[in-house]
This record gives sequence, C-alpha cells and structure tokens, in this order.
Amino acid sequence: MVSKKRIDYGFNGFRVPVIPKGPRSARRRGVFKKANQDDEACAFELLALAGMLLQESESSASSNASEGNHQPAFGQGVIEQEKHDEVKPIITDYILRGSCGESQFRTEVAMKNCTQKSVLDANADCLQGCISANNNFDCRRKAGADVKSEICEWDNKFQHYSNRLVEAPENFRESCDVNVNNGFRQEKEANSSGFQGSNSADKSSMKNQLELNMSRTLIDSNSNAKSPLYRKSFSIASYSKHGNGNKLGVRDDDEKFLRCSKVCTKSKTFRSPQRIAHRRIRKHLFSRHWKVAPNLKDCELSRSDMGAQLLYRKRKICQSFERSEHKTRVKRRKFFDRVSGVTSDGGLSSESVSNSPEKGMDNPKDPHVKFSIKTIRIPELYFEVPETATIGSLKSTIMETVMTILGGGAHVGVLLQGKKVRDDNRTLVQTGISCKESLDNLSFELEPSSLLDSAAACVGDPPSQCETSQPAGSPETPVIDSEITDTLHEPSLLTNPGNLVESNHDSMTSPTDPTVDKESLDCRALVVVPASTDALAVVPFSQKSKRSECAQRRTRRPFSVTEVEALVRAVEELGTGRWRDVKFRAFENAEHRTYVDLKDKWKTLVHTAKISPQQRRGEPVPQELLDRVLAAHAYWSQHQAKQHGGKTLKITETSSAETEKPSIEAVVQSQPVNHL
DNA sequence: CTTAGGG
DNA sequence: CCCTAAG
Repeated sequence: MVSKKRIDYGFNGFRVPVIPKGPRSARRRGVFKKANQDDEACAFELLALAGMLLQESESSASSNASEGNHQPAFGQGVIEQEKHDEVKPIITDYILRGSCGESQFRTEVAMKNCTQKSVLDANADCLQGCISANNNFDCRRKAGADVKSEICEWDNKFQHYSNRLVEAPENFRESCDVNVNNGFRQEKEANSSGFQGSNSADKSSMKNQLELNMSRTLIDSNSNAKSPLYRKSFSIASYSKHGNGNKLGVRDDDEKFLRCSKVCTKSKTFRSPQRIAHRRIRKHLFSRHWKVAPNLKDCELSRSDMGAQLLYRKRKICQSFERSEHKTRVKRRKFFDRVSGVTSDGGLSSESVSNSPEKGMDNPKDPHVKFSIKTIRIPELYFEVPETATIGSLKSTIMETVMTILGGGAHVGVLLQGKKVRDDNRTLVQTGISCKESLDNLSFELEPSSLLDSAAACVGDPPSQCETSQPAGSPETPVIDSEITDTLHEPSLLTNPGNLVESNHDSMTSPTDPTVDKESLDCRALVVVPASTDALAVVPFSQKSKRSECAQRRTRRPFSVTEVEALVRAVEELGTGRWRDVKFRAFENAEHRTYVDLKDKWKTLVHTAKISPQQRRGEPVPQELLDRVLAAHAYWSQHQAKQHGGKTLKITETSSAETEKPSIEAVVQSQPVNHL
C-alpha cells in the first residue's frame, strides 16, 4: 500500500537539504517582501521558494555527490529498507536560508547519532523558519527532541522508514509558526511551483510534497481573523522517497552548526559591520508576534503538551536565535536596582540587600562588623514553563538553575555604595566597612565566576567578535591591524601635514586601554552561563517587558579618551553628518562602534563640552579635546559639511573660533583606532 | 543603509 | 544606547 504518512519532524517550516546559497539568494528572489501584504501570496511564495531551494540543492547534490558515498537521508525521513539493519550513525542536517524583508532565516534539522537500526529515540535538533503574521519569517530552534521511526510502505517496491519527532515538553525548546490569515490549499500549487524532482530519471529522484496544514493555534473560536489569537499556520514539508539525491551533510553536527551560523554572519563586506546585520536580524526577531503552531498531526504523543507550547514567546526566540549563533548559550542578566521592592516573586528575581545597622559594632577591642543579609542580589533569571508543567517540575527547574549558577562557580560580590569592591585582600576597615553608615551602603550580589568568563565574553555577539576578549591586537587580526596602523598613519602625516594640527596623535595606539579591562570585568558580572540552561528548559519569562527583554542592551562601553580623540579628529576632517565615513575612517576596526554610536558620542561630546567640568561624568575628557569639539561643532554646523570629503576643518588653537579652511585633501588618511 | 533626533 | 522616521 502506498503510505501517505507524512514524515514530519514536528516542526512547521520546510526542510530542505543544505542549500548552497546564502540568505541573499532568497532575498533577491524578492520573496517575503515586507511590502507583501497578501498572506496567501506570501505563503505561496514561500512554497515556491522552498521548491526552488530544493531544486537547487538537488541539482547541486547530483553534481557533487559521489555515488557510493551516499548517506541515508534520515532527516529526510526515509531510508531504504535494505539498510535497515545497518548500524550506522547518521547525522544529517537541513538548512534553509532565506530572508523576509530584512530578516534572514534558516531552517535546520540535525539528527544526531541515529542508527538505522535503532532509530527510535534518536535526537534531533532543528531550527525553524517562521513567518509571523505580517509575513515576516523567523526561526526558532528545537533541540533534543526524540525521534521516532517506523517502517512504512511507500509503494509496492520499497519500504522505508519514516521519522518524526516526538517531543516531550521539556525538549521542545523552540518552535516556529507560520502565520497566515487565510489558508489555502496547496499541493497543486506546490507541485506547479517546481517542486517535482528534477532528475526523475533517477530512481532516487526526489518526491517532494508540500503540505499546507491549517491549524488554529489558539482557542479563540470566534475566528476573528484580526485577533492575534486567531492564527492559522501552515507547514511545509518535503521529503524524498529515497535518501538519495539529497545532498545531506553528514557531519559533526555541532561543528557544522556553528559553521553554518558563521556563514550567515561572517560575510563581511566593506560596509557591513556584521554586527549591524546581526542586530537587525535580532531586532526583527524580537519584534514579531510569536506563537507556536505545532504540527499536531504528527505529534500525537505530545499533542496535549503542545497547547502549552503556544505560550512560548518571543523572548524565547531571542534566545533561540542567539543560540543558533553560538552553541554555547550565554545570557545576560540584569540586576534589579537593589532598592527596588520587587523582591517577592519567587525569591529569585531580585532582592535587595539590607543590613541591620541597629546591630552595632564598635567594639574597641576587636571591632566586629555585624550585619544581616536579608537578601542577596542575584542575576535576574527568567523562566518560562508550560502551563501544564507541574509544580514539582517548576521547583526542580528553578532549583537546578540556581544550583547551576552556584555550582558553576558563582561568587559573591561585595558592593559598597553600589560600587564593587574588587580587592579581596583589603580588610573591611580598609575598605571602609566599619561604621554604621558604611553598612547601610553595603550590599552583596551573586555573580558568575571567572569560570564563565570565556562564554560570558561572547554574549550576544557573533563568534567572531568576542568583544571583551578581543581588544585591538586580537589574535584574529593582529598583524593586519598593526600594518594598517603603520601604513595609514604615516601617509596621513605626509599627505596632510598642514591639515592636521596634530595633537597627541600618537597616543591612540595603546591597544590596552584600561577601560577595556574594566568593561570586561563588569560585563562578566552581568552574565551567567546558560550551559545547563538548555537542559533545564529555563526560558525567558516576562513578556510584559517588551523588547527590552529580548534585544538585550549592548554592554555599555564608555568611549576612551583615545577614541574620543579619534572621533574628534575624524569629525574635524569630515564634518558632522557623515558618520559612516567617520566610522570607517577612525573606527573601522572597532566593531562595537557603529556610526550611530559615533554620532551619539559626538552629540554627548558637544554637550559635555558645554557644561561645566563639575557636571561631567565618567572618564574626564581633556579640555583640549572638548575645545576642539566645540570648534568643530561650530564650524560644521555652519558649513554644512555634507558634500564630498573635500573639506577639512582645520583648527589652529584651543580657541573655539572657527577657523575655516577648506582643505585640499579629498581623502585624508587618518589613523584608525585599532583597539578596544 | 544612513542620518538626524528624541528618548 | 536604543528606537525610528525620513530620505
């Protein structure tokens, strides 16, 4: 009999083999244009895209794959009968990349350590693509779901395995949902959109099917299409009759996973600070409505649990996205203001430290400082569990998380007047903890230990840019950096001897800015490693706090004087209003400084320069620089910079007088800031 | 994608 | 620093 059983891994989204082209490929196709308001059309495009991708990958496979080398396409859901008894580890993955508007997406399925013989209970990870209600596509990740396999007949000749994910709630890490307001039927369209295998001659030709499953994801039976509660979803699944014909990567999944991730963000064009793209994606991800639309049909076992999954929220997506960026998850945690009375919830979220000054000390002989700690601040944790979860599981989840943090090497931080006391060797007296007053200002917090540093350092950033651990001459580009510095520096002086009223031009090469270290330390304290988070199903909880929860604020990185110097010089030369140029001139190697940052910094610099020194905060900026800021600001605000880089401001003295001298240079090579 | 500004 | 409207 012909089995019509669909092999679906329980995720909505399409599964296709690794495709050769990156996100832009799909983008160019014009799919998922933001402008496309027609859900049906969008969905159709989605199908079409899937078809194209499949064809691409298939043709690519047929041209690249070596015959004998074929790996059973487990992920594809079907393998051949004759290999039934083979015990062969199978790892396959599917990756789909595309874009929706400005977002990019990728779908990936990774099956680990499956054997053809004992495929039951294999594990699978997958990323899912998703289109939100407004036609945006996004992805989430599911990890470690069980895979059930069974034999089914495909036709008269062959028997195959079909696999599906059987998800336990705990395993259901993330999921995706394609929301469309109007469902429409499918298969024909699917086929007509080029889904038919191209090499049908081959017995292993793909036999793809698309299914568009409409399912209501929420209880709102009023079918109010406009209600956010009423959504339909469709899933697209494709699979082949045989594993053959599919170019499936058999790989070390983790590694590949990472590599793939990199591919997406690594591509770096001249003006593409990866992070910008990264952030944009993130921004997109975090700003959409999320809902889980599990494929109930294929997940009988977990059906009941699925309902609970509907509650998954975007906060989680954020994580999933980032998780897709790094295998190791890292979460940043905010600390509640210690005075905030938000202490009550579960005792985990925040607390305030208080001491009991009433208990005096001042024992002349052996002075003791007595105090009590009512609460200790710990990083804010977010939890999200299915409504159907038991209290017991909730407890254990929390407990495990806490234990993880503690066991992970967390240590206590001491804060006096809100400032961390880092020197462990100082005595209380030396530190100023002795009198009643000082106790009032004493507080404690839990912070991740240095064990977590390595991971913590990478929080929120693509693998390639571990900001904190990667100052100037980072191992990544040590040589190049210095070269650039040297080559650029010199010429700039030669070509523009007159234009640059050199101040401490040279001071900006010190790769080790003290502030950097300071930053990394602070950053460290804000981060907790998640490593176990994954397994603990600890997920973000408060969706009330909108995006702030998701798109975590970048760690603050005060501009060093060196940077300010560079900025000032660049602006002097380029003027305001050309922040992108400024960026590339003076901060090209400072990944974490975007032109917006520079613009903002200039804004604050101007402000700083105008206020009295007493009102200024942070690392003091030399007055000389501030004067130049004012001068440049005055100059450029009058000379509407813009235009070509032709003009260069030349400031002679500290006077704020605007000495305008249109420079000769169109291109002034100035020295970029290479560190930080 | 960049700018310009407000928050 | 973030967010966004505009261009």
